[in-house]
Amino acid sequence: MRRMPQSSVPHLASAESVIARLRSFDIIPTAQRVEIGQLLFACPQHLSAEQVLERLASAGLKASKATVYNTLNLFAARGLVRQINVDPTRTCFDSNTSVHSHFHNVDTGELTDLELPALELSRLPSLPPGTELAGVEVVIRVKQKAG
Amino acid sequence: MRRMPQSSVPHLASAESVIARLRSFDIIPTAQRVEIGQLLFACPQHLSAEQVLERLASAGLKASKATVYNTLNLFAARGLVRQINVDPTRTCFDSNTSVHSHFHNVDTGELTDLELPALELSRLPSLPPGTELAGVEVVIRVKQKAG
DNA sequence: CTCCCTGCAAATGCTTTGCAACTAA
DNA sequence: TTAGTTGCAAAGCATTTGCAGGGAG
Repeated sequence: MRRMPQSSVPHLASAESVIARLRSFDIIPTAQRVEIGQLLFACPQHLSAEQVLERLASAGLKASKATVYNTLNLFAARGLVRQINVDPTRTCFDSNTSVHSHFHNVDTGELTDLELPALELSRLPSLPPGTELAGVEVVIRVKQKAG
Repeated sequence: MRRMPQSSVPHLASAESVIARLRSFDIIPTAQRVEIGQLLFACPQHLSAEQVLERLASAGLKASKATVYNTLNLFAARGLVRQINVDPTRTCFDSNTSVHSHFHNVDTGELTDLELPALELSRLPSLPPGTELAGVEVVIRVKQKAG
């Protein structure tokens, strides 16, 4: 008999795949980094540091708050995740690093992906002199329809 | 002999124009709100609360930190300014509420306007069911060209 | 009088930092 | 050994909140 993955226990990416990915980004694969990576890279998602901490706990893993912050910042600096600034009260990290946009529901706070690379990359304007492209961020904010 | 405006004393929008604008947005024009409005609406700009406080001081005006925050949040809620979340450590308020994008220089933190409404509004994808558009935010991040 | 605003100070909450203990090569 | 990491607790900081005092009608 087959079972669906239990929602209370987030499924994890394999340790081997995460270790390989960390190595390819020149990051020493410590136990905590691998665990956090297994969580993040299980599927495309946006998580705050607090959420990472919670999910580690429900997966039976553990890392200190400081290490979670250090790790997320390291991953972001190295390009394994993308930092998202939508909610001024907390930073989110997006494990989907492909060029894409987001729907941000300002009523619920929900953030969902919108794969639409064409929108951003076509018609890219000329950049200020002396600069080069570092990234494009598009956030389409929506609100609950009144009714 | 003519003089250029002194950069240490920011020029201000007229009190009358600000009062009229506040009234049209159903905001009671108190002394502090008018002063903050005179500062913000003098020209299109992006200011943090801290910067507003500083510039009020250099203009010889004054308002408490709490009032500056309250006022900026009120203006944003009523649509007189737009809130910008680019730097997770501080919220900025954009006195240019027209549909436009920004260049964000990740090296210097500089934020400059890019009037390019067509990029955002053409080809707008269909929104999640039950939601309506609240705003579109496009940030094109650049970095100092290496070399 | 009444409503609303102001401003000080305290509280809040996310994030960073200092530093000692630890771990792997 | 040695460089690099972890984790606790404390510090840092932008922002919000509680509340007393104050002003406009």
